[in-house]
Amino acid sequence: MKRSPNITDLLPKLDGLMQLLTEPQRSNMCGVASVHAFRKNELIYPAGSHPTMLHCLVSGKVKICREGVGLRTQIVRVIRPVDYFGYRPAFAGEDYVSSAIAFEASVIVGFPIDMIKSLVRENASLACFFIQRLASDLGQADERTVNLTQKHIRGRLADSLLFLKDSYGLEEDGYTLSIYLSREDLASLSNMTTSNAIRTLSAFATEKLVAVDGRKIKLLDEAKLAKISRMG
Amino acid sequence: MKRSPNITDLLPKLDGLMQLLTEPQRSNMCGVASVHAFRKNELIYPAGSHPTMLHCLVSGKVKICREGVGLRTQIVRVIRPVDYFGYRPAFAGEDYVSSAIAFEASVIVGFPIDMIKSLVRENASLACFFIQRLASDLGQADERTVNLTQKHIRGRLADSLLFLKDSYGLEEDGYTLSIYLSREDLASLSNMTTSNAIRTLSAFATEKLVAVDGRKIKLLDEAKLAKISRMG
DNA sequence: CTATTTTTGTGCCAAATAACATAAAATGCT
DNA sequence: AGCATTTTATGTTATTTGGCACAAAAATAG
Repeated sequence: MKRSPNITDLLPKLDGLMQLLTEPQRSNMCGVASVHAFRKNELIYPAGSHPTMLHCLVSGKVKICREGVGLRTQIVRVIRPVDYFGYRPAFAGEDYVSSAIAFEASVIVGFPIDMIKSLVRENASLACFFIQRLASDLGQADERTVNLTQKHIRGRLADSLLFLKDSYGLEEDGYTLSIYLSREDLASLSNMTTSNAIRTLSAFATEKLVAVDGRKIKLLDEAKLAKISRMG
Repeated sequence: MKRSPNITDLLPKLDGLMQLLTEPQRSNMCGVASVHAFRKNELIYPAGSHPTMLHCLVSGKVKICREGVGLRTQIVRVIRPVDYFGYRPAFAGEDYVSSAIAFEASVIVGFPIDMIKSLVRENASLACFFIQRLASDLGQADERTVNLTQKHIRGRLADSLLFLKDSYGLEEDGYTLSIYLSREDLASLSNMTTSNAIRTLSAFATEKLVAVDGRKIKLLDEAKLAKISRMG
């Protein structure tokens, strides 16, 4: 993690939040914001640590991982630019229960969480900003629970592929997922063993639902994937 | 669902929220609040409907159910007095994705959600009230996902029993869960079939971890249940 | 109080999935 | 380039869990 020099060039990206502040609040925030660059697979914060920052992903891709029984980790959320993350435990009065790890090289702006918390206490618009995000995330989390617990392997993998498309989009060709995941990551997103992720992805390829080239995955038949996802 | 006459006797219960309002806001709220009594198993709101109320459970017990693949329903949250519920989708700009059903006879105070939303926009303390709850619920939801997906049947059932104790407490004897669930509800809380809930609960009884008398469940060895839950 | 429905309990079998073993391929490192 | 490590691939087996059938018990309705 290296400190990147200047925040002023990143300001436009932070507009969504900055616009909600008064002018003095805004300049205050800029003064204390820090910019960090993370390399691929670098740990942004570990589970168990105390939250000190509100993070804003300016560029790159990040995964939020929770580890369950016997070191088996699960990807519970993925972050794309320009998403804010790492604030939930602070608002709930907890320490981090999940870790944040960069999928790929990423730039993150950090704001001291205590300052954010006091701003929220006096700025209802800012508070609404977080309410809206927490409310959506909670809905997604519940849906994810049902998906992971009730669907069979094929349904879960199809679901993950479509989820990745929604989250990170496709490349210019209109087919290739913009994120290149290891089979292991795909497995922890879909709650299955790596073997089964590999096997099932191969099966999808055989059925011409996807085309696989290393970590590059083309979605050839989204409609059918959606159907598989729906049927479990 | 019948309309109960007066809200004034319930006011002390609503203090947690009312204290955050200014005097005019408070009297305004009281004017538009409505009180409803629900019988056992009565539907409070159905999935798919549009949220119109912030609900506050004053007495009784409520389950929030989401139905997944093939009508299989899952209990995603349980509500105890004095909890607020039913507001998440309104803040996320969605319709209800889950239903609320009374476990047992319950009294609920309803506030028009649009009024709550506009209050939240101008009252940062009230906003923080919801932020705090959403943040905790989101943490619980993530933990639940890991529990349900990574633990084996025994672990999940043990988990549910301890969760029910945390949520609704024990009776005066210090052992009996204060909530009497059908085996089917126990199953949808633990994400397993009813047969397996019955089987596994019997196994726990044989092992003297619990004592079962109809729907009455005594927790005889919480430490061991916690261990089973941890190990998966 | 009896008939009907729902809930609970148990056994057996089949399906889904994890675990393990091993090899090939790809990647990173010096 | 060559070696070590990680990732991907595939087959085999064992475990876990769901599905189904049916009986007993309990709750509910008439």
